[in-house]
Amino acid sequence: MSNNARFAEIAALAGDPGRASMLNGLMDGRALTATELARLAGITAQTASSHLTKMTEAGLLLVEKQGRHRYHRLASPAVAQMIESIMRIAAPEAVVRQLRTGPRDMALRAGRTCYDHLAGHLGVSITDALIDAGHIELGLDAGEVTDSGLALFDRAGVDIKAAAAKRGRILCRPCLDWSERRPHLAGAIGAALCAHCFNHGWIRRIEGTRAVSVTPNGHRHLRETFGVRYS
Amino acid sequence: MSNNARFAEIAALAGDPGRASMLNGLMDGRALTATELARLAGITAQTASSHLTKMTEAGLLLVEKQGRHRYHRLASPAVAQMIESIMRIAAPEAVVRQLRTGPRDMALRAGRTCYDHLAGHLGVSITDALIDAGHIELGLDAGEVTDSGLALFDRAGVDIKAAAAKRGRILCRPCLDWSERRPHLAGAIGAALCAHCFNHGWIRRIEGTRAVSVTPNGHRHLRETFGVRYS
DNA sequence: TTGATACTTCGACCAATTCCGAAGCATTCT
DNA sequence: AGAATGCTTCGGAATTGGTCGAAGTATCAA
Repeated sequence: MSNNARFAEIAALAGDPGRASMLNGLMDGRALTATELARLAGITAQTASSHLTKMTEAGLLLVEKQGRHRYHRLASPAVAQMIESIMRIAAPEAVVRQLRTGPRDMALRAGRTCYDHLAGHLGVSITDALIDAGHIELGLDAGEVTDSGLALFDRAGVDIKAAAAKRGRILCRPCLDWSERRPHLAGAIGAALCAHCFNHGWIRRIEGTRAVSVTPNGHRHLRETFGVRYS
Repeated sequence: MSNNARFAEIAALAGDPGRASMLNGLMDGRALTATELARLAGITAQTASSHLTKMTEAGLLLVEKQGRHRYHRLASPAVAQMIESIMRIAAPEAVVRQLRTGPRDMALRAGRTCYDHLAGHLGVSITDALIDAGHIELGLDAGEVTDSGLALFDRAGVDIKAAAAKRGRILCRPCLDWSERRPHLAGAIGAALCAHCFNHGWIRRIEGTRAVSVTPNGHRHLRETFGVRYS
């Protein structure tokens, strides 16, 4: 198969409404069963099975058998980045027609996980607060954690040692938010921060979606520790 | 239209072999006429016209009328990044079946432009040389130009001032190469370096493709100035 | 063993989409 | 003006591909 045909094949897989729903449902990095994904996409189990087989064979998904369940998840962070990059192109229109967005969409805009880090209004707010306080610097191409940021993360107990392994300098990745149209903190640092928030009960996943809500406790800590003015 | 439907629509547009050919043909950032794109995709002008209309309406392409020609180009760097991210998922299979790759594919693997910067064996070789000499540092998430790199680019006449505007530090973006499976230099610095190579006749575009070849003059300068061992 | 759940395979139907020939419009060349 | 080029629109044929009912396999629970 030619290179171009492979390209079209991959894009076409993401180009079906049902499969698109499933892929987006897997964007939080969790592994879901075929039935869960079918319900999520609003299709029957047979149809979902067919879709999942195709996506798995094409290398978009990995499947793990566990008893009578089959857990599906994105095959790699690269797949998540592909989905995010498509979302970024697809979003502008949605922003213009914001009137039509339902409550579920609103929750996603307020806060969500983007595979392994935080996005939406929440993600951008945290990022803004870190920038304003001089804890990180973020350009279009890349970003960096400053010495004060390093101290802050250390004090707060966010484990960014793994990301620091390379050299002295801690670099991080900006990710353009499709709902806010502004960059938020991604990469290893973003992932560590997101994990920290979940582990300490600062944020909680809203049942069945990848939207997250901030707990009262989280509100307080985010404000006190990171200076987030989360409106 | 729901957010998910928009997502599927965009992905489906990229998921047709003809349209995929066109998008890849536009990946060098140039603007091509409808007829050129039709020939490139191996379809008739009518069919191409229909495809181009759809992609333009969806915001993937911009069209500029000039006399009786209509020049089409990618609507934004974000679109180029989307295409690149899909390519990254689509590539592994091609690597395995490398036996089947024709001469055109080989040229692309040797060196090509990735929208505005250099990729392929050429792009990776330059990046490796810069890293080895300590001119840049590149992590998975982000990279940075060192002081010695700053001096080198200045001495060589590569204009990276624009990218330096923000703050003192020069950050750069790594881009995972789909053919080499290793990162190469992208972002503003990568674009500036690529432009420099074209402007000085170090590299030349291979007619009708986005593959590039290194001129004898370019070979010498890349070796002497940047220490590239381009095999 | 019996029944229930999770998932897949098969087959047929239906809708969407691609495709090109023919014709039409706009611009440029002679 | 007349002819040629670049591109678009129209209409109908052919194919692809999603969908679900029905039936089949595998696992688990009593």
